[in-house]
Amino acid sequence: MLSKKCKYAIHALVYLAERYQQGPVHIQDIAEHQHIPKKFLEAILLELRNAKILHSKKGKGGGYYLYRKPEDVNLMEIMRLMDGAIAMLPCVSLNYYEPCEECRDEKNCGIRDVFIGVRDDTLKILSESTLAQILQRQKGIRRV
Amino acid sequence: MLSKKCKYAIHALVYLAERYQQGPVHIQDIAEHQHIPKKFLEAILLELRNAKILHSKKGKGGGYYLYRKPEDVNLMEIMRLMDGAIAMLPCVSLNYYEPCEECRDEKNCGIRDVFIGVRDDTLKILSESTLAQILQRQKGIRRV
DNA sequence: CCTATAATCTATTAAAACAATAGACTAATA
DNA sequence: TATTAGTCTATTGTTTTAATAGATTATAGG
Repeated sequence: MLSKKCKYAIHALVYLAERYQQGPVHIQDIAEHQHIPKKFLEAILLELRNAKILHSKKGKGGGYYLYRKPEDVNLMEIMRLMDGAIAMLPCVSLNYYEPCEECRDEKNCGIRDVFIGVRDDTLKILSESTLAQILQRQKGIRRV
Repeated sequence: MLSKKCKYAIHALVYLAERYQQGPVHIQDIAEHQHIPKKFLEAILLELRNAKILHSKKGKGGGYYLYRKPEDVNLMEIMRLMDGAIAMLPCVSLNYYEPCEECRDEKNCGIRDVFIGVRDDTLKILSESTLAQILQRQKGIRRV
Protein backbone atom coordinates (compact mmCIF):
# COMPACT_ATOMS: atom_id res chain seq x y z
CA MET A 1 0.00 0.00 0.00
CA LEU A 2 1.11 3.53 -0.75
CA SER A 3 1.60 5.73 2.30
CA LYS A 4 -0.61 8.76 2.73
CA LYS A 5 2.46 10.84 2.11
CA CYS A 6 2.85 9.33 -1.33
CA LYS A 7 -0.83 9.69 -2.18
CA TYR A 8 -0.74 13.30 -1.10
CA ALA A 9 2.33 13.89 -3.25
CA ILE A 10 0.68 12.43 -6.32
CA HIS A 11 -2.50 14.42 -5.85
CA ALA A 12 -0.56 17.62 -5.27
CA LEU A 13 1.49 17.04 -8.40
CA VAL A 14 -1.52 16.32 -10.55
CA TYR A 15 -3.05 19.51 -9.20
CA LEU A 16 0.07 21.48 -10.12
CA ALA A 17 0.23 19.80 -13.52
CA GLU A 18 -3.27 21.09 -14.22
CA ARG A 19 -1.88 24.57 -13.54
CA TYR A 20 1.39 24.13 -15.41
CA GLN A 21 2.88 27.44 -16.54
CA GLN A 22 0.22 29.46 -14.80
CA GLY A 23 2.43 30.84 -12.04
CA PRO A 24 3.06 29.76 -8.45
CA VAL A 25 0.31 28.07 -6.40
CA HIS A 26 0.04 28.51 -2.61
CA ILE A 27 0.51 25.53 -0.33
CA GLN A 28 -2.73 26.60 1.31
CA ASP A 29 -4.55 26.41 -2.01
CA ILE A 30 -3.32 22.87 -2.72
CA ALA A 31 -3.99 21.74 0.83
CA GLU A 32 -7.57 22.95 0.79
CA HIS A 33 -8.54 21.64 -2.62
CA GLN A 34 -6.86 18.26 -2.18
CA HIS A 35 -7.78 17.83 1.50
CA ILE A 36 -4.21 17.47 2.74
CA PRO A 37 -3.02 18.70 6.18
CA LYS A 38 -1.11 21.86 5.35
CA LYS A 39 1.93 21.27 7.53
CA PHE A 40 2.32 17.74 6.23
CA LEU A 41 2.04 18.99 2.69
CA GLU A 42 4.77 21.56 3.32
CA ALA A 43 7.26 18.81 4.06
CA ILE A 44 6.20 16.84 1.00
CA LEU A 45 6.50 19.77 -1.38
CA LEU A 46 9.90 20.57 0.03
CA GLU A 47 11.11 17.09 -0.79
CA LEU A 48 9.76 17.35 -4.30
CA ARG A 49 11.55 20.64 -4.64
CA ASN A 50 14.85 19.15 -3.49
CA ALA A 51 14.34 16.44 -6.11
CA LYS A 52 14.05 19.12 -8.80
CA ILE A 53 10.49 18.20 -9.61
CA LEU A 54 9.05 21.42 -8.21
CA HIS A 55 10.32 24.95 -7.84
CA SER A 56 9.14 27.53 -5.36
CA LYS A 57 8.99 31.23 -4.87
CA LYS A 58 8.92 32.90 -1.47
CA GLY A 59 7.03 35.96 -0.33
CA LYS A 60 4.01 37.71 -1.79
CA GLY A 61 2.77 36.08 -4.96
CA GLY A 62 4.89 33.06 -4.15
CA GLY A 63 4.08 29.38 -4.07
CA TYR A 64 5.00 26.14 -5.78
CA TYR A 65 5.02 25.24 -9.43
CA LEU A 66 6.06 22.33 -11.62
CA TYR A 67 9.67 22.62 -12.67
CA ARG A 68 9.59 19.95 -15.37
CA LYS A 69 7.08 19.29 -18.08
CA PRO A 70 4.16 17.08 -16.95
CA GLU A 71 5.26 14.41 -19.43
CA ASP A 72 8.65 14.23 -17.72
CA VAL A 73 7.40 13.33 -14.24
CA ASN A 74 6.34 9.72 -13.73
CA LEU A 75 4.91 7.80 -10.79
CA MET A 76 7.93 5.52 -10.48
CA GLU A 77 10.10 8.44 -9.48
CA ILE A 78 7.53 9.95 -7.15
CA MET A 79 6.89 6.67 -5.37
CA ARG A 80 10.57 5.95 -4.89
CA LEU A 81 11.07 9.41 -3.49
CA MET A 82 8.19 9.19 -1.03
CA ASP A 83 8.08 5.54 0.00
CA GLY A 84 11.42 4.11 -1.05
CA ALA A 85 11.57 0.71 -2.74
CA ILE A 86 8.78 -0.28 -5.09
CA ALA A 87 9.70 -3.97 -5.13
CA MET A 88 8.01 -6.35 -2.71
CA LEU A 89 11.27 -7.90 -1.48
CA PRO A 90 14.51 -6.05 -0.66
CA CYS A 91 16.49 -8.64 -2.60
CA VAL A 92 14.79 -7.71 -5.89
CA SER A 93 14.85 -3.95 -5.43
CA LEU A 94 16.86 -2.08 -8.06
CA ASN A 95 17.32 1.12 -6.05
CA TYR A 96 17.14 -0.12 -2.48
CA TYR A 97 18.68 -3.57 -2.73
CA GLU A 98 19.42 -5.54 0.41
CA PRO A 99 20.00 -9.29 0.71
CA CYS A 100 17.23 -11.24 2.46
CA GLU A 101 18.54 -12.30 5.85
CA GLU A 102 17.13 -15.81 5.76
CA CYS A 103 18.12 -16.45 2.15
CA ARG A 104 21.22 -18.54 1.63
CA ASP A 105 21.22 -18.97 -2.13
CA GLU A 106 19.80 -15.89 -3.85
CA LYS A 107 20.59 -17.02 -7.38
CA ASN A 108 18.54 -20.21 -7.00
CA CYS A 109 15.64 -18.82 -4.99
CA GLY A 110 12.31 -19.71 -6.56
CA ILE A 111 10.54 -17.09 -4.46
CA ARG A 112 12.82 -14.36 -5.70
CA ASP A 113 12.04 -15.20 -9.33
CA VAL A 114 8.36 -14.53 -8.74
CA PHE A 115 8.98 -11.10 -7.31
CA ILE A 116 11.40 -10.12 -10.04
CA GLY A 117 8.51 -10.67 -12.43
CA VAL A 118 6.15 -8.58 -10.33
CA ARG A 119 8.73 -5.83 -10.05
CA ASP A 120 9.35 -5.63 -13.78
CA ASP A 121 5.67 -5.43 -14.67
CA THR A 122 5.05 -2.84 -11.99
CA LEU A 123 7.97 -0.64 -12.97
CA LYS A 124 6.94 -0.75 -16.61
CA ILE A 125 3.51 0.64 -15.83
CA LEU A 126 4.67 3.20 -13.27
CA SER A 127 7.46 4.56 -15.45
CA GLU A 128 5.03 5.02 -18.32
CA SER A 129 2.52 6.78 -16.10
CA THR A 130 3.37 10.48 -16.25
CA LEU A 131 1.45 13.43 -14.89
CA ALA A 132 0.55 14.29 -18.47
CA GLN A 133 -0.89 10.79 -19.01
CA ILE A 134 -2.94 10.96 -15.85
CA LEU A 135 -4.36 14.35 -16.79
CA GLN A 136 -5.14 13.17 -20.27
CA ARG A 137 -7.14 10.20 -19.03
CA GLN A 138 -9.14 12.32 -16.64
CA LYS A 139 -9.92 14.88 -19.30
CA GLY A 140 -10.59 12.19 -21.86
CA ILE A 141 -13.32 10.70 -19.74
CA ARG A 142 -14.81 14.05 -18.82
CA ARG A 143 -15.29 14.89 -22.49
CA VAL A 144 -17.56 11.89 -23.14
CA MET B 1 7.12 -4.54 0.87
CA LEU B 2 6.08 -7.89 2.30
CA SER B 3 6.03 -8.04 6.07
CA LYS B 4 8.41 -10.43 7.81
CA LYS B 5 5.37 -12.42 8.80
CA CYS B 6 4.53 -13.00 5.16
CA LYS B 7 8.08 -13.86 4.18
CA TYR B 8 8.28 -16.32 7.05
CA ALA B 9 5.01 -17.90 5.96
CA ILE B 10 6.21 -18.37 2.39
CA HIS B 11 9.52 -19.87 3.48
CA ALA B 12 7.81 -22.21 5.91
CA LEU B 13 5.36 -23.34 3.25
CA VAL B 14 8.07 -23.99 0.69
CA TYR B 15 9.91 -25.98 3.35
CA LEU B 16 6.78 -28.06 4.02
CA ALA B 17 6.14 -28.46 0.31
CA GLU B 18 9.58 -30.02 -0.02
CA ARG B 19 8.44 -32.55 2.60
CA TYR B 20 4.97 -33.09 1.22
CA GLN B 21 3.50 -36.47 2.25
CA GLN B 22 6.46 -37.30 4.45
CA GLY B 23 4.65 -36.87 7.78
CA PRO B 24 4.42 -34.00 10.26
CA VAL B 25 7.31 -31.56 10.70
CA HIS B 26 8.06 -29.89 14.06
CA ILE B 27 7.69 -26.14 14.42
CA GLN B 28 11.16 -26.23 15.95
CA ASP B 29 12.57 -27.91 12.85
CA ILE B 30 11.10 -25.30 10.52
CA ALA B 31 12.13 -22.44 12.79
CA GLU B 32 15.75 -23.57 12.96
CA HIS B 33 16.23 -24.32 9.30
CA GLN B 34 14.46 -21.20 8.04
CA HIS B 35 15.78 -18.88 10.77
CA ILE B 36 12.37 -17.82 12.06
CA PRO B 37 11.65 -16.94 15.72
CA LYS B 38 9.80 -20.02 17.00
CA LYS B 39 7.02 -18.25 18.85
CA PHE B 40 6.31 -15.99 15.91
CA LEU B 41 6.24 -18.98 13.60
CA GLU B 42 3.71 -20.72 15.86
CA ALA B 43 1.20 -17.94 15.31
CA ILE B 44 1.82 -17.95 11.57
CA LEU B 45 1.37 -21.70 11.19
CA LEU B 46 -1.81 -21.53 13.21
CA GLU B 47 -3.26 -18.99 10.81
CA LEU B 48 -2.32 -21.16 7.87
CA ARG B 49 -3.99 -24.06 9.59
CA ASN B 50 -7.20 -22.09 10.14
CA ALA B 51 -7.13 -21.25 6.44
CA LYS B 52 -7.05 -24.98 5.62
CA ILE B 53 -3.65 -24.72 4.01
CA LEU B 54 -1.89 -26.71 6.71
CA HIS B 55 -2.94 -29.46 9.09
CA SER B 56 -1.35 -30.34 12.39
CA LYS B 57 -0.94 -33.21 14.78
CA LYS B 58 -0.38 -32.78 18.50
CA GLY B 59 1.78 -34.79 20.86
CA LYS B 60 4.72 -37.08 20.21
CA GLY B 61 5.44 -37.47 16.52
CA GLY B 62 3.27 -34.45 15.83
CA GLY B 63 3.92 -31.33 13.81
CA TYR B 64 2.64 -29.50 10.76
CA TYR B 65 2.14 -30.71 7.23
CA LEU B 66 0.70 -29.40 4.00
CA TYR B 67 -3.01 -30.11 3.73
CA ARG B 68 -3.37 -29.33 0.04
CA LYS B 69 -1.25 -30.31 -2.91
CA PRO B 70 1.67 -27.93 -3.52
CA GLU B 71 0.17 -27.00 -6.89
CA ASP B 72 -2.99 -25.81 -5.14
CA VAL B 73 -1.36 -23.23 -2.90
CA ASN B 74 -0.41 -19.93 -4.53
CA LEU B 75 1.27 -16.76 -3.31
CA MET B 76 -1.78 -14.58 -3.90
CA GLU B 77 -3.70 -16.45 -1.23
CA ILE B 78 -0.80 -16.53 1.22
CA MET B 79 -0.09 -12.83 0.85
CA ARG B 80 -3.71 -11.84 1.31
CA LEU B 81 -3.89 -13.99 4.41
CA MET B 82 -0.75 -12.55 5.97
CA ASP B 83 -0.65 -8.93 4.84
CA GLY B 84 -4.15 -8.18 3.61
CA ALA B 85 -4.64 -6.23 0.39
CA ILE B 86 -2.20 -6.77 -2.47
CA ALA B 87 -3.23 -3.64 -4.37
CA MET B 88 -1.36 -0.38 -3.84
CA LEU B 89 -4.49 1.69 -3.27
CA PRO B 90 -7.52 0.71 -1.19
CA CYS B 91 -9.83 1.91 -3.96
CA VAL B 92 -8.52 -0.72 -6.40
CA SER B 93 -8.39 -3.64 -3.99
CA LEU B 94 -10.63 -6.56 -4.92
CA ASN B 95 -10.72 -8.15 -1.47
CA TYR B 96 -10.18 -5.17 0.81
CA TYR B 97 -11.84 -2.34 -1.07
CA GLU B 98 -12.25 1.05 0.56
CA PRO B 99 -12.90 4.39 -1.13
CA CYS B 100 -10.03 6.88 -1.09
CA GLU B 101 -10.94 9.67 1.31
CA GLU B 102 -9.66 12.51 -0.83
CA CYS B 103 -11.10 11.15 -4.08
CA ARG B 104 -14.33 12.75 -5.24
CA ASP B 105 -14.80 11.05 -8.59
CA GLU B 106 -13.51 7.50 -8.53
CA LYS B 107 -14.74 6.56 -12.00
CA ASN B 108 -12.77 9.37 -13.64
CA CYS B 109 -9.62 9.16 -11.55
CA GLY B 110 -6.52 8.94 -13.73
CA ILE B 111 -4.44 7.80 -10.79
CA ARG B 112 -6.76 4.92 -10.07
CA ASP B 113 -6.46 3.64 -13.64
CA VAL B 114 -2.72 3.25 -13.23
CA PHE B 115 -3.04 1.15 -10.12
CA ILE B 116 -5.75 -1.05 -11.57
CA GLY B 117 -3.19 -1.99 -14.20
CA VAL B 118 -0.53 -2.71 -11.61
CA ARG B 119 -2.95 -4.77 -9.57
CA ASP B 120 -4.02 -6.93 -12.50
CA ASP B 121 -0.46 -7.71 -13.60
CA THR B 122 0.57 -8.47 -10.03
CA LEU B 123 -2.36 -10.76 -9.30
CA LYS B 124 -1.78 -12.66 -12.51
CA ILE B 125 1.76 -13.53 -11.53
CA LEU B 126 1.02 -14.25 -7.89
CA SER B 127 -1.96 -16.48 -8.61
CA GLU B 128 0.12 -18.51 -11.05
CA SER B 129 2.95 -18.87 -8.57
CA THR B 130 2.25 -22.02 -6.59
CA LEU B 131 4.46 -23.83 -4.12
CA ALA B 132 4.94 -26.52 -6.75
CA GLN B 133 6.16 -23.91 -9.25
CA ILE B 134 8.58 -22.40 -6.78
CA LEU B 135 10.02 -25.80 -5.92
CA GLN B 136 10.32 -26.72 -9.55
CA ARG B 137 12.31 -23.60 -10.37
CA GLN B 138 14.68 -24.13 -7.48
CA LYS B 139 15.26 -27.75 -8.45
CA GLY B 140 15.46 -26.91 -12.12
CA ILE B 141 18.33 -24.51 -11.54
CA ARG B 142 20.13 -26.87 -9.19
CA ARG B 143 20.19 -29.57 -11.86
CA VAL B 144 22.10 -27.40 -14.34
C1' DC C 1 13.14 50.89 4.31
C1' DC C 2 9.15 48.61 6.23
C1' DT C 3 5.50 45.42 6.35
C1' DA C 4 2.88 41.62 4.99
C1' DT C 5 3.19 37.33 2.85
C1' DA C 6 4.50 32.77 2.14
C1' DA C 7 7.98 29.35 1.97
C1' DT C 8 11.73 27.02 5.07
C1' DC C 9 13.68 24.81 8.97
C1' DT C 10 13.97 22.38 13.49
C1' DA C 11 11.78 19.88 16.88
C1' DT C 12 8.33 17.24 18.97
C1' DT C 13 4.41 14.23 19.64
C1' DA C 14 0.59 10.94 18.80
C1' DA C 15 -1.02 6.87 16.86
C1' DA C 16 -0.74 2.73 14.45
C1' DA C 17 1.46 -1.30 12.68
C1' DC C 18 4.91 -4.68 13.11
C1' DA C 19 7.76 -8.03 15.45
C1' DA C 20 8.73 -10.72 19.17
C1' DT C 21 8.11 -13.03 23.75
C1' DA C 22 6.07 -15.35 27.98
C1' DG C 23 3.53 -18.68 30.17
C1' DA C 24 -0.39 -21.53 30.99
C1' DC C 25 -3.27 -25.08 28.67
C1' DT C 26 -4.61 -29.19 25.85
C1' DA C 27 -4.12 -33.38 23.14
C1' DA C 28 -1.66 -37.47 21.80
C1' DT C 29 1.62 -41.10 22.23
C1' DA C 30 4.48 -44.67 24.35
C1' DT D 1 1.27 -41.19 33.55
C1' DA D 2 5.15 -38.73 31.90
C1' DT D 3 6.71 -36.58 27.90
C1' DT D 4 6.12 -34.30 23.75
C1' DA D 5 4.41 -30.82 20.83
C1' DG D 6 0.80 -27.91 19.25
C1' DT D 7 -2.84 -24.15 21.12
C1' DC D 8 -4.35 -20.11 23.34
C1' DT D 9 -4.25 -15.55 25.72
C1' DA D 10 -1.82 -11.69 26.93
C1' DT D 11 1.69 -8.47 26.89
C1' DT D 12 5.73 -5.82 25.45
C1' DG D 13 9.08 -3.38 22.69
C1' DT D 14 10.28 -1.18 18.41
C1' DT D 15 9.69 1.18 14.25
C1' DT D 16 7.15 3.66 10.96
C1' DT D 17 3.70 6.76 9.75
C1' DA D 18 1.12 10.87 10.32
C1' DA D 19 0.48 15.17 12.09
C1' DT D 20 1.54 19.56 14.68
C1' DA D 21 3.99 23.71 16.65
C1' DG D 22 6.74 27.55 16.42
C1' DA D 23 10.67 30.19 14.99
C1' DT D 24 13.18 31.79 10.74
C1' DT D 25 14.14 33.56 6.11
C1' DA D 26 13.26 35.54 1.58
C1' DT D 27 10.50 38.47 -1.47
C1' DA D 28 7.25 41.84 -3.35
C1' DG D 29 5.03 46.05 -2.99
C1' DG D 30 4.06 50.35 -0.94
